[in-house]
Amino acid sequence: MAYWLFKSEPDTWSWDQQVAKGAAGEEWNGVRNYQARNNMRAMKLGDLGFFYHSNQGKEIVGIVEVSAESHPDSTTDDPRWDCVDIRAVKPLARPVTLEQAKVEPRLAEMVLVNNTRLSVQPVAEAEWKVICELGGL
DNA sequence: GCCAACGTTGGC
DNA sequence: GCCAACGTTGGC
Repeated sequence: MAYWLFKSEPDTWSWDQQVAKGAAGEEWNGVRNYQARNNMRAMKLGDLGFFYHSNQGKEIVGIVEVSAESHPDSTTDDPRWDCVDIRAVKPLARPVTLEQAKVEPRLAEMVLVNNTRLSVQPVAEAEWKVICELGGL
């Protein structure tokens, strides 16, 4: 079991929209970055991830689950780009902000804090537990 | 709205 | 294969 973090601008694709897709989930498409794509290719069915709102909110708002492993991105014919499907699992009781993550010593190595531009990131198990704790789960 | 960080593209 | 130019992301 691995842990991940998916970043999205709420104006483009929000947590509420993700929740509305229900158990079927939705393609996490539109990623045009090799590192992010490689992370998605490494994902297994049932892996969990955080859903992060960039720009507006700048906070982790919920937990998602990989509902389909890597497959071609339906929004392009370019064979380079693959994506996974994810479905909403549950919201955090309290969203965890980027600011909180930055001041938490146990999250000092987190990709979210150190490489803000990567849109699909791996999350270490220890980091996962800290965020869940801060999020009131 | 600005700008820093980063990734990609394309000329040489 | 290097590197400058450019585009995009995302925090502030």
